Formats: sequence, C-alpha cells, structure tokens
Amino acid sequence: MNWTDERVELLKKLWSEGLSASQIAAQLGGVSRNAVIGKVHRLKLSGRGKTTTAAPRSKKPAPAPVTTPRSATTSNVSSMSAASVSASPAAPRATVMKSSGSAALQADILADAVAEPIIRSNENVVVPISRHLTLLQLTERTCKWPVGDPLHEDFHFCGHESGESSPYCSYHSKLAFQPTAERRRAR
DNA sequence: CCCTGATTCGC
DNA sequence: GCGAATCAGG
Repeated sequence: MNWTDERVELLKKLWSEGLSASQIAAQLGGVSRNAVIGKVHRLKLSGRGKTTTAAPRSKKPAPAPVTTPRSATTSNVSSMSAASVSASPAAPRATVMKSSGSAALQADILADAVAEPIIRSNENVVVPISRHLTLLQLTERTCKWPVGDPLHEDFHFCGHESGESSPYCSYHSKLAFQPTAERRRAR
C-alpha cells in the first residue's frame, strides 16, 4: 500500500486524535502498526500530548557484538482491559439487536435469555475508514459480544477471554448459540 | 500474554 | 522512504 496523500492525512488526523498505532493501522488497512509508527516518525509526528511510554532518551541499544540473553521476570498482572469504543457522534449504521445491554465484564447474571445476536460478520474487510470510529483491538481471544447501544458512548465489547476458537467467551457463547428456544417437538 | 510507542537497519 | 524486527515499558 502506498502512502497516498489521503492516507497520510488520515494518519495525521487519527494520530492527533490519540488513536494508537495499531488502531490507525487497522483503519488504514494494508499496513501494520509498525508501518504506521515508522511513518509517524518520518513525518516527525511523535508525541501527541500523552504518550503512553514516554521514554524519550535513556539509552541506545549499543551495537554490542555479543548477544546478551537476559531473562526477564514477569510479574503477573491480572487486569482485564475492557473493550471500550469511543463512540462517534455519527455512527454509520447501528446493528439492530435487542439486547439488554447490561452484560458487564463480570459475568453478570442476565435475567433471561434475551439477546439474540444477529451478528452477521460479513466478509467485512476493513472498516470503511470513516469517522474517528475505532473498534478496539478485538484480538482472536477477546469476546466480541457487543454491549450497549452502539450509538451511545458507553458502547463496548465484552472483552473476556474467548478461548481459541470462539468469538465469544463461554458465557456469551451459550447465549449466542441457544437454539431458538423450545423448537423441538417432544416426540 | 496482551498491548503501547521507539529505534534500528536492510531493502 | 518503507516497515519488519527488535527494544523497552505498562
């Protein structure tokens, strides 16, 4: 993909709006977050007020001819990152579904099996670069169950662990795959 | 492990 | 100029 003027403009815009490199890459399509970051640097568009890791100058990776294998001790952090989307004032199209958007991150007890997710993931490629709409980073392991009104600010996705091959967490999977209620003729 | 941006460097 | 690989941090 070329960095056309338009793409560069969009890059600048999104970057200035505080989107992360990966988010921008996702909307631009066809580029990796590294590409975005690289471009940002080349454009000298670093730092937009609040950069997460503001480690300007500390040390440069000296070209040590010797490989220095270091073992890092990782402390376990158990924080769930809720998938929140910065709702845009003008959402293109709302996925109409009747869900009582109150499925919080903590597997809350949902009254009854209400929601019937009509989530038709089309072959949807990249989200048509539109508003400063930024679907969060829905990775392969995050529950993609939408929560709340897409038109509202607090719209987000469940974000729970969704296992290896399911788009939803175990909880939402059950809701999603519930056979249209009692549709069986008991012999 | 997930994510973030920063830097380097071969192409 | 580009961006994968790598580094460094949360």
